[in-house]
Amino acid sequence: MDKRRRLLANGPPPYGGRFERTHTAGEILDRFPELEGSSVRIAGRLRSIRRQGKVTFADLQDGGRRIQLFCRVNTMGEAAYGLLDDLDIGDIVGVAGQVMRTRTGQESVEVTGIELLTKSLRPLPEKWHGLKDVELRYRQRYVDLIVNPGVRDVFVARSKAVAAIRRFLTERGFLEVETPMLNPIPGGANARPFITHHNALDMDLYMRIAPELYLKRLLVGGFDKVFEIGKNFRNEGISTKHNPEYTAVEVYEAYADARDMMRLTEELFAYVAAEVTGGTVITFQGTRIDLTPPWPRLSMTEAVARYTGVDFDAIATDEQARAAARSKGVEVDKQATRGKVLAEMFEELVEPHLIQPVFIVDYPVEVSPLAKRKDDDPGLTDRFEPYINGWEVANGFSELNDPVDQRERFLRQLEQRAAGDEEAHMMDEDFLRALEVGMPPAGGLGIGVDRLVMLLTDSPSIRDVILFPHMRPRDLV
RNA sequence: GUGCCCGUGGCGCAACGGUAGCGCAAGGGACUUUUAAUCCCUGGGUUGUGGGUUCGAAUCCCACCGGGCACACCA
Repeated sequence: MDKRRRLLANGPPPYGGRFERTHTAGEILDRFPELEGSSVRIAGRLRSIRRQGKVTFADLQDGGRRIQLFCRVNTMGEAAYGLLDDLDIGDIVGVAGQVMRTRTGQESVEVTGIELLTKSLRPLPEKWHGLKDVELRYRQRYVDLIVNPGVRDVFVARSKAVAAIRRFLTERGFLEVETPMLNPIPGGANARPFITHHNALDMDLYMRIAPELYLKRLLVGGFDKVFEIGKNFRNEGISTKHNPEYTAVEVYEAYADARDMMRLTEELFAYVAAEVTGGTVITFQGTRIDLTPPWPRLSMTEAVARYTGVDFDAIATDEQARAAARSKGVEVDKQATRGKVLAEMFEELVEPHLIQPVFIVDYPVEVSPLAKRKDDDPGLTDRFEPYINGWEVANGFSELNDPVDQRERFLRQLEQRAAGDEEAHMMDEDFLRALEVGMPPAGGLGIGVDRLVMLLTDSPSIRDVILFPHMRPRDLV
């Protein structure tokens, strides 16, 4: 702060304006042989300063790259060289100089002029251990991004992944749309919503938990291939795999079904992986995962049989199903139906084994209120979820377009709601009206973008791929 | 929500019942090819908050606040 006062007293304000750059640090480093000897103007943040009397070295960080500055009183003159005394690590400067190598061969810029563009009033964290405190890394992501190498790369990769998803779908003729995040009725998922209030209308609104029901209305309206990338909000616990607001992409295609959506899913994952990592085989926390299509398809019943030895084809009643669950140590509700028990046993006993990509198909109708029933088995739906690394990374199905069946499903959900299930769906009469107008048969798909990015960037926590993860507010010191 | 662990100068760490210390960063000085530059000197902490035990607490106990991990919840 004293320095700030001195700078304000003695010269131009330490918060400059436009600075004409000719190159970035990365460009100079990448094209060094070609640029050696030429004049450049660069800008960035000082990360270290090594003063040696009449010669000073400094490292300038720009766009995640670092280049050395070499300052000599002979080249700069006494007056300009003297300005270096007021510079601190963390300051943002603009530099003019010549690209050169030092005696030791270090790529550098020999400074002829330097200009303080922004004074840093707070010291940066320790220079070779960086910022380790996870809480501070998330709360002060701006500092984390400056001092911890690799953090920046994760978010560059995230941007590439989202761009790749958008390109993949757009090139296949899907139309990107935006639907409301403030919903009078939250739908499209089993989840507890955030509630907010609209003052002018004096009504409560819900933050959306999924865009599904709006996107299906667009199918009714004649948009055959649509997608939306955006945030969903779920009022639930926080964990290494859950953030209250997270990013999903949802895709709908008229006249397609679950099989088409599975092909789309595996191709999309492979495409995005290749765009971000350069290949379709990735390593997550030491485990090799091969995303190359096609991925195997496995029915939930087969999966449970394979990993638990319990054959649901031989189980006819809810009571038998509950007994089977108990025999494997899985607690289920006393009212749980056969389908619910199957899904519970799957989640508890099978999911952790599904490391390599696999599509689990044929979900019980009880846990899939928006999916079309299978023709040959009305107790099951034509639904799939791909699993990778034990995580559910997407969800899709042949969409239920029978308004009468859909109304029945909503009524079942309302019963569950009345029984205390706060995550059960609400009735959405306007959505039913849309189905009554007529929705073409369609396949739908939702992908958790954060989890996809975690896989592609080898990040063990969802908070590593979200710039500003949710934290309890805390008083600043 | 439950369990376990963590909280010491701006940052990274030590001291684990007996005077709170080290490194980086900061301030002053020397130094014309350093890159964890080096050398000399200086300042900075009522140890997350509040209570308790004790002659004495950063250290032991309780509560609260914040965080991490696991579980629960959850597509």
